[in-house]
Amino acid sequence: MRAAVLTTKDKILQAAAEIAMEVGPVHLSLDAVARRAGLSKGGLLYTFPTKAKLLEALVEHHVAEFDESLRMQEAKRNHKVNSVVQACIEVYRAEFVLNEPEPSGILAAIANDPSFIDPIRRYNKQLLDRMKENSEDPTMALIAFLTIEGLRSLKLLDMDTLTHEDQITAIDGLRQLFAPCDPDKPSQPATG
Amino acid sequence: MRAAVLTTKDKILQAAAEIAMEVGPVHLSLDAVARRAGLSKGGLLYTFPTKAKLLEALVEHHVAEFDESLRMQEAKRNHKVNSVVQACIEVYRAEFVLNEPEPSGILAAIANDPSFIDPIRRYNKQLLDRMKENSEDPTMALIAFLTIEGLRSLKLLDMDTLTHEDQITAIDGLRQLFAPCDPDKPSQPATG
DNA sequence: TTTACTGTACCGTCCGGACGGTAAAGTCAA
DNA sequence: TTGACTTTACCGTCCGGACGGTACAGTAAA
Repeated sequence: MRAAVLTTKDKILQAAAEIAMEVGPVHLSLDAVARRAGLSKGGLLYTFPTKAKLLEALVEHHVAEFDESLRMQEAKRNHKVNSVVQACIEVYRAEFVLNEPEPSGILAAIANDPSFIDPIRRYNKQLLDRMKENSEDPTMALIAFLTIEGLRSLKLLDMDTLTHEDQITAIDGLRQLFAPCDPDKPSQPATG
Repeated sequence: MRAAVLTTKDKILQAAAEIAMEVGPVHLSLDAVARRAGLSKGGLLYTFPTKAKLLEALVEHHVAEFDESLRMQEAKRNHKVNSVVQACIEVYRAEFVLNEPEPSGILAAIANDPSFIDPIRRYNKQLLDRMKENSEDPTMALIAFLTIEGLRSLKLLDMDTLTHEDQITAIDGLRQLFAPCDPDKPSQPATG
């Protein structure tokens, strides 16, 4: 059952996310999802008995993927100071560099029912707490969290506000602010 | 109160935004909007001939309000270095302090049709350009922009990730990073 | 008389979901 | 090895309800 290829569930999730981004979460219909995922509506309903279950899975999938990436990055950094912030930056960077085709999906969930965002709410709260605990400067940890949140939201809403270069600049800027051995106060970072 | 009497348009826009936030953009129906705005569906359709026009107005309203606040803040700062970033910070701070009841609305628009976000896309691009031009350090301008975007997105998605204190900390942190460092210029008083 | 609605009735379409199949794969006793 | 049965993974159809939008007659104020 655990095939190396894309499972039916994954195909459905991906199809749903794509359609939601293309036509807007409001027009995300089970018919369309089934069609794009390459099965019938009956088959779709077999896999996800209700639309709500599908959307729930979309959110869970999103959180789980992020968490996995984050933990991998954190493992490289053995709980050193700022390691959580650094890991977050690298996760975003990796997503960005690989140009991972991971369209919203969660927007569709929220659009259908705002309470679907609760797992993300909980996850982010924990994440932020860990960042603050693990950081030398809680204020800067907060700003790092928000900066990444900003980047993620632009992606979520499919905004091309930042050019490719801008994104690299932002990520590298963050990286430098939270570089492994930087005891200096980064209030006036003179780059170059 | 800018006007004791809220115009019908404003009432409708507000009602739509509220409903969208409560039950999710997918379940934003004209019937419900009319009911909450205190008029009939016929009356609603008289004011906004289609749902699309309503959603468009929602986005326009949002951008226009932000732009007005931003220009007011900028006017206080006469094009000095970092004044655009500072103005943005203050606009967000004012919204936050006043606890302005301005629920998403734009999320509903995007959920119905992703292209409704285009005006915001354009606006934000211009804003970022102005920030960069006006800043000493374009990288830090970028980070400031993203931080504010992060704050705004958390509000947009109705996420309570940051406590009230966290938000104050973040805003003050930003303020400090972009404080007028010119000794000739007196710093802004904290309370208004 | 115009503006700005109210209120009712209705239409066509779309969509979620229920339901009844069904074909293939696996299980297992004889 | 075979036949009987179960499970898995779907297919295709149908229905009730919601929703956007139309049409139109009425009304109260300016």
